[in-house]
Amino acid sequence: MPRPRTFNEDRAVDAAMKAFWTFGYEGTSTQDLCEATGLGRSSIYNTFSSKRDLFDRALRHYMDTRNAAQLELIQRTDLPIRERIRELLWDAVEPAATDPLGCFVVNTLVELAPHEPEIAELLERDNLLRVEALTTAISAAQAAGELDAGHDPDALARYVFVVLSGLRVSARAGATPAAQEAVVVAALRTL
Amino acid sequence: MPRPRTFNEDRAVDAAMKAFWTFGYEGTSTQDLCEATGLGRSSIYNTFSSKRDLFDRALRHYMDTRNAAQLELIQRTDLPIRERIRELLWDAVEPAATDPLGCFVVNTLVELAPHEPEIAELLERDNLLRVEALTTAISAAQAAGELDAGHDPDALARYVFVVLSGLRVSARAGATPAAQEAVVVAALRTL
DNA sequence: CGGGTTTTGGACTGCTCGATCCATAACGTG
DNA sequence: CACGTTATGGATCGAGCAGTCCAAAACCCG
Repeated sequence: MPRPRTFNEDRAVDAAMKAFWTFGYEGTSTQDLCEATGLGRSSIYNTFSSKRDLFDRALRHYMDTRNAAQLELIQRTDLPIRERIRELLWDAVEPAATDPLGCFVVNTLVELAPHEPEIAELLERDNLLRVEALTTAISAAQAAGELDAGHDPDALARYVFVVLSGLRVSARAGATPAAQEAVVVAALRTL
Repeated sequence: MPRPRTFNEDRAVDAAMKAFWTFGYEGTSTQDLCEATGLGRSSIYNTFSSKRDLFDRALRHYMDTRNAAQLELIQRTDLPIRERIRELLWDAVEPAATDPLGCFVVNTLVELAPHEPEIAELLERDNLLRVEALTTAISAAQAAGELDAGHDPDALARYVFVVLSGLRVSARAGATPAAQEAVVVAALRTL
């Protein structure tokens, strides 16, 4: 019997995510969020309890989609390990045209992680998930003779994600795809 | 005959730099700047025309010290090229104890570069300076047989700075020195 | 030691922030 | 079709923002 919502909550979170991704947490006002989502203030505060809560939802939405896709890619045993890592790094070379520059997680790490332990922990846990998966994948590849077994798989996995973070900082600074690709090629040579 | 200043302008800029470095541009209020520098509002606005102007001074101060030191290190022909690059990456492993986490330039790149062309250009020019110096140094090392000559020196130089950016994102997220070191070791293997 | 100049502290301004409130609109159900 | 319930839009709130202003203090020089 109540009046139903006229908007899709998931779409609103997605729109808010792109606003936060583009302008950062402090750089996005509630007014910006209204415009990005197309909602009125009341609808936003009725659905999400605060700007911070909406930010958390947006961040989790990012992790649930992008980072989850990375995890799947890492575990695709049908592809050679080098190819999986190349594809992992590749979306810093050719990012989706509809996405803001860079990486929402990297931005948030830089802006909020040092001052907000909860955020730092959330991102750390999420990062560890992918690092461990890649460590496992690298170990398996070493055992299979696909990679040189002389190096610590965990260090290699962390190295790959450090390079990815660096590429995403460069992307934020407007690096060209050609420059990014050259870096990916150099980075892959380590493996 | 006028009343002289009771504070040191350079010290004020340095204190402001650490505040901006720690909390970002949007995250640092003028009140924060007063507390960080120990100055009153009037002194700040009398000396620097605006928050933004003080930020620019702080950013240039960072570049004039840290980045200039990097440039010198890159050009130290008395050291083997690998050693120079190792030291370059090393201050993401053992940063100065009095410095905030991460890197002021990386933070600013992430927060402001996409929306402020002036900042983006300033940082791009500064970055290019060091990339070109490293490219030259790598070229020379290849000619001297110190490095494998089969790879593009410019791509290698960009690769090194991408790794450095990535390490500084990790530092911001609280990575341990041990983890950072392992990544540096892996990264150096590419050369 | 007094006059001219600048610095300094603190009150103050207008504005925007995140968040709340309320009257009205819109819906499903009985 | 009317009632109960929730969604919506817009006015509104106090707080904090960047920046200004002014009276008083501090200094150097003659």
